[in-house]
Amino acid sequence: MSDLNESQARLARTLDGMVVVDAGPGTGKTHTIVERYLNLVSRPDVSPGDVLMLTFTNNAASEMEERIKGSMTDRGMLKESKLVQTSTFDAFCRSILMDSPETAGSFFGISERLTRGAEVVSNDTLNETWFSSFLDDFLAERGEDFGDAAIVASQYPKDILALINRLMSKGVFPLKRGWFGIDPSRDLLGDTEGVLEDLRRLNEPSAKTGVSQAWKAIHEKAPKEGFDPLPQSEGVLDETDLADAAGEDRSGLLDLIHAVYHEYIRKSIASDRLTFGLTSMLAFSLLYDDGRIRQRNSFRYVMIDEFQDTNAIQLMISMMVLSEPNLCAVGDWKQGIYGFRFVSIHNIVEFEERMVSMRRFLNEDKVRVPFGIPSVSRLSLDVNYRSSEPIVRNAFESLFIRGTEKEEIDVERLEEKVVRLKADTDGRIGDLTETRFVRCDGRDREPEAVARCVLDYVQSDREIADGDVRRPVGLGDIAVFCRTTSGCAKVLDGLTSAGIPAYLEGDADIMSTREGKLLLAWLRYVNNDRDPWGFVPIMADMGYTLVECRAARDDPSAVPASIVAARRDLYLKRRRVTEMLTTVFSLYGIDNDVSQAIITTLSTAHRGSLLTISDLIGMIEKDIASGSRYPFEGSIDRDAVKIMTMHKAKGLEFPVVIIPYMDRGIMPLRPGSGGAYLYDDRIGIRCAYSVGRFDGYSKLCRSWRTALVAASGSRDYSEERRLLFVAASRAKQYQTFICSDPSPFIEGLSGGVYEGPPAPMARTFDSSTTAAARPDLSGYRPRSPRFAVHDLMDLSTEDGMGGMSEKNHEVCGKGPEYGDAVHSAAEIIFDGNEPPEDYPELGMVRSIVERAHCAVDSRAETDCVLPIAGTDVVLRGRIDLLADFGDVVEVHDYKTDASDRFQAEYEFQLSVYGLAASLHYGKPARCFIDYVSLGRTVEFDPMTMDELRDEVLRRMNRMGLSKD
DNA sequence: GTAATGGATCTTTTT
DNA sequence: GATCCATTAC
Repeated sequence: MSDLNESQARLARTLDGMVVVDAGPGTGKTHTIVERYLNLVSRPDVSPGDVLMLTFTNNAASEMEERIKGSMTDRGMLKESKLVQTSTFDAFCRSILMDSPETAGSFFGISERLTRGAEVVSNDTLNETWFSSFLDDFLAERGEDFGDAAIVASQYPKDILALINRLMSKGVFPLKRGWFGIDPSRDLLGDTEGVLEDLRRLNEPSAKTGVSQAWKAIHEKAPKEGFDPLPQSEGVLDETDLADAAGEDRSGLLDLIHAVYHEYIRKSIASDRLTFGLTSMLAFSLLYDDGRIRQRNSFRYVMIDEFQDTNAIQLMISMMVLSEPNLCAVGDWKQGIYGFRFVSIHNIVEFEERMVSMRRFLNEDKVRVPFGIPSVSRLSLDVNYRSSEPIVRNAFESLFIRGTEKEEIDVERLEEKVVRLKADTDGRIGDLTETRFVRCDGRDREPEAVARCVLDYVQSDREIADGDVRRPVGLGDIAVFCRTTSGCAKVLDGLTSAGIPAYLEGDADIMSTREGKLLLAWLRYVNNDRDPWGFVPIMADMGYTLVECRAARDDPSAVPASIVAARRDLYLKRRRVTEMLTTVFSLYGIDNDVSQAIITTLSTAHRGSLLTISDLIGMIEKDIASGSRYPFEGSIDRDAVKIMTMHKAKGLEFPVVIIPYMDRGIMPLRPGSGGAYLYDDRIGIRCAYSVGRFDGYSKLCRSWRTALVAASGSRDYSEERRLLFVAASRAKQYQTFICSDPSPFIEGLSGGVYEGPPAPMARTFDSSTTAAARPDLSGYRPRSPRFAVHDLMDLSTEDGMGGMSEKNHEVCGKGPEYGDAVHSAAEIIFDGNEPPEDYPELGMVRSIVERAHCAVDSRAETDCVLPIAGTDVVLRGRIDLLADFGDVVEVHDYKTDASDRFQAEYEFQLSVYGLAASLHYGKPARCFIDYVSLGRTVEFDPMTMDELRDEVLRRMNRMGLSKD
């Protein structure tokens, strides 16, 4: 084909041998690969059956397949096009495994057999649950063999599973005896010599104080759990202690991991239960073990797309299915952003070395890779057709930016690796390009700044070069990328409340929504019609009063008939899960992105593992508790702003890109704590905890050895730079970076020069694009407006500061944070524990709590709801302390105010609590305002319901909350 | 100038 | 619970 540029043509022509291609963003990679494929199968001796194309995503695989088949059909190769083989790595592994499942365990010395009916469970929550109960069983039976390691492991099942998954993708497997892998002892133990050197460096005493960082790391920064017994020395650590830490005997830990890992594989095979990790591990072992399987899955040519995202196993699988040394690996190390999944860009940057060592490893005892590694051709695509020249230049800048002030970057070495791109948009873009740096005041205002930028783009006279046509910017041209998913959610919020149509692409915490919680309640109710955690939330959501809910709780026959009838209908559908779930939502007329995502997620999980309703309940509960995120499909082709994480943005392009939250701690992101088990190439597997033995007792502690080793490493920001590179290379024409607290990244790009956010503008968008028409929720609509008591309180001060605009924080003498701290300390005291910090107020709190504990029943931090009689208003609030003394119930609220100037407001607040408590317990209430900072308690008579109603209505009017 | 201290802030996710 | 950075201390 003649429409290829020089570098593309070179790739399309280079058909034989080992080829690694550096394909930067926007260089026409897919197009070129398709051409290369066509050239390959046009050879008389090559059929599509000889060529395997591997990709990562289903989308990429099907796109590739369509384009190849389309081109072949155009060239009259219709018949051959049926033989085209494009596949994802996962699907390919699954096909190998399902070809001979019954022998999958033999490599591991496992006699149980996998069957063709085995299912891949992809839901993380389910996998963690399954693993936890497996681990419990395992430790109950064999835990004693492993001593302390088992004690720690029992506390951190999730972390063990994560470790096993990492070992799998590294290609480190447990054989019946010993480990399998390219260099298992190095992979498991790390570079102990190197670690020791790092420790010695860390142990250099400071010139002034004579104290070393190593000594401080364990003597000064004692964690909450405390360290196991520390070595005693002053200022610096002894050499023997360093050696002790670096070369710690980890055989017990490794024995345990080995046994758990091996038994996990056995149990999974026996249960016909697979995960993505198990699938690729078992496929590898089949290919490794059985020449006939290699024979059946043999290709003369293999092409791999997105090669920077491959792991060791995937590369070795590719080598074993090759019958000739014809591997074409296309990728871009600059876009390798999946390090946290234990994918390393080493496959692409050290391709030759890896091929040679892997071949040697695979051929150790017999020939599995039937060819030598010829010299490798390194090609690169060098023209970017996507973006304007300034945007390309800016993107490459990001590879050289420091992550912190002090980080040193080896520019020369980096420069050697980087293939610079020429930008060529054929004059279409011309000067229709611009990169802006916006700084606003406060992180909370960044979503607003995004909204203003969007409006600015849409209403300015900037134009989009759409082919040869120029047109104004539309909402659908704009994408927003955030480093974190929580950032995405905030931006969505900000755009939506500014009236700008926007949707989120990517994962969301769908189970924590109203939809998820309603479904949970219904499932509980269907599962057990006497479960108050089922029907009570359902009733509460429908607006039934606390009194009605309580009546039903005490006597389930008081559940309203319409709800009982709905349950009966659902119960009949309990074996058809998808239908049942759909029916629940249809009760509310809910049919939106969230409900769809929930149905898809639960139906898939149900199909994969035959869950009962109570399993589903448990799963939703866990998901809510842990904030699990699931894929969530917004309607893709709406004319709306797209919001996604930077990771999700890879491979996409947009005319206009906005990147907010370029703030310190976020971009680049600060690392968090690593879990109970640390694992990387340098330090190997290490456990952050150990059982410390002291005089006469032992307890679970942080391990000083592991803490020390971890402290000796240095943070590498390369992957964050690559992520910035990915984000910054998506824009075709316009790009805006936004920050409030500029990070070194945006400082490096902008040179420290910022403009303010664009001026606010108004514009309304056609509402048909914002949301579907609201369905009628008749009968199930929440029937009352609900307010927090605080919404109706006025705690503004005389001088006009702090008031309504500040969202009604209780203004207290020592600030709202102090008040919060005292409240949480009070709750801890109530539970019979010691708060971490003491406050002068706590003495008074203690005596109040002590008295409350003498009551028949007492509660702290209790939510309450009060329907206001004669209106449809429901007030809610939280009672600090509630004590039932039999004939009377007491309501307390702690105030850290420096004066009693808000007495009237508090009397209103406590009246609500008092009436709610009085209704709930069916007895009179006494109300106490405990001014704990002033050291006195004020009791007053709560208002009657009639007085309160008038007061509420008056306040609602004043604050413009009356209904309309 | 440098060194100790305190405060703020916190994950990404193809199959 | 780790990490960086600004502030304070000298």
